[in-house]
Amino acid sequence: MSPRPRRDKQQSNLQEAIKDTAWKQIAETGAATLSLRAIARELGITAPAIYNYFPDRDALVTALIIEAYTSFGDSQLEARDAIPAENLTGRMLAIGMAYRAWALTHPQRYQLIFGTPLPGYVAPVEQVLPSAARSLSALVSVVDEIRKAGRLNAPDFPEVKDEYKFGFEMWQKFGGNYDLLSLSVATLIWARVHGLVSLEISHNLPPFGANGDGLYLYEMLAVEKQFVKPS
Amino acid sequence: MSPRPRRDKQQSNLQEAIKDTAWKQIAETGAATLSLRAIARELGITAPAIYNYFPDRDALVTALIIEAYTSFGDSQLEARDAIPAENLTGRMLAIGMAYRAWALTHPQRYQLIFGTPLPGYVAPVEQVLPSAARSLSALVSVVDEIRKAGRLNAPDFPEVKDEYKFGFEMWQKFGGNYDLLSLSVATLIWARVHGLVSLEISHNLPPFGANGDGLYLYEMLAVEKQFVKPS
DNA sequence: AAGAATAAATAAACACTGTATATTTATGGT
DNA sequence: ACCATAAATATACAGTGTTTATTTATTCTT
Repeated sequence: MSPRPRRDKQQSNLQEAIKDTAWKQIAETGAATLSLRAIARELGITAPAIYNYFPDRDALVTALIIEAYTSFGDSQLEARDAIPAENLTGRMLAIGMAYRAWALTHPQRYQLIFGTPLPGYVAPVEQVLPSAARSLSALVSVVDEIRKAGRLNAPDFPEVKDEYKFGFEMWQKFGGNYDLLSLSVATLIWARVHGLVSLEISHNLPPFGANGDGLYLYEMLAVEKQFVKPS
Repeated sequence: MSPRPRRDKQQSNLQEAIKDTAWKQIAETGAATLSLRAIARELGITAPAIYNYFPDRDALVTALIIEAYTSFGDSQLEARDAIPAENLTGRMLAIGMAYRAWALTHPQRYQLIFGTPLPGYVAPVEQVLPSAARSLSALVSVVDEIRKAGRLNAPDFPEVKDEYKFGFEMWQKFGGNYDLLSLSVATLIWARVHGLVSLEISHNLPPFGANGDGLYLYEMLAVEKQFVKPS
């Protein structure tokens, strides 16, 4: 009648091994060809054994997405903190550059997060939101510092409709509880960065765009010019 | 020894029927669940019969992408031509609005074009380029008119590196042979529009972004402010 | 008109996939 | 030592894209 306590995770860390193998295969052949059976094969176990650690394939993918978001967020926060806190535009630029650098270094992870590389999979927002909000918080925090310094230039920025306030508060909860305007402006900046990077990664930029460095830097400086008043 | 001429296409247009059924299923359950066997089932034929019309599944997908690009391009060109040719900023705004409208009306088609919703599929650029270039040509043409009117404001815009000139010429060939600077600026504008729209479609916009109209219009006006000198 | 040539469909099979069920193995608590 | 249980396996099912061989149907030539 007494249940057997589960085996010490330190010894048999199959859960981690499964994720590691998944990452390895994603890096090799892309997220689209991820296969539970292939993972099991490489680990020398049978496919159904994986179901002891993840209820189904989507759950594994969700775990991978959260890992990717965490790695991405780390990169964003490190980029911010490498620049002195007083240098607000410097921090913003560093975050933007780190964004593209991380995406180009881990294109499969980027597509796993922001694309839909897996048939029928949709990320469960309530599970992913914390790590997603954290990864955006680097940019939001800097925008908010700019705002608090009285240097945020976003006249007539569209307000959040009342019916979306609830969702906003949930986002705020995990994203550092920043000001609503700062959050909105950061979202728009994020969209601009994401637009260029996602097109570059999916090879949908016209050929001259392959000169991604120049175009990207130009865009970053345009963002700064638009949203930050000179000190 | 004499070959039998293939059956009159007007009678047995299975090729079109296959594509139509594919679109129907994409609209119903998304591009990710597209299945040759499901298409065949619905058409009352066997799956291998499809191979008489498309060498493999990827070829069918490529044909669908070209169709989607054509529909998208039509929408872009119609939006432009609905505004008097003298009203350059009006045309630019109309194209931008039509962009989002088409994407929200056909989210699956948009993801089929710009996302990677199918395992392992990569679009063959040489086949897709003509229709892709045509769909961008609406915006490029207006940017070029703005440039010719002396109203294009893009100082220090990054130049195309020599090693990409070849690819650029190929793009130019199908895209209307427009000026290099106009093409480059249009690309950047396209990336901004795509950034917002793709995040909105994939539900990756933070909740306040659900007020997509306001945010999108704000972005369009910012684009105009940045790149077009007042007349 | 008869027969040969060939296009287009089918039938069957292969190698995959995710997943459910039943069964076996191994471990730890009483 | 026994037994409850966790964790693995074996097996099976339904689905996928694709290949091969075979049949059916159509058209051109004689």
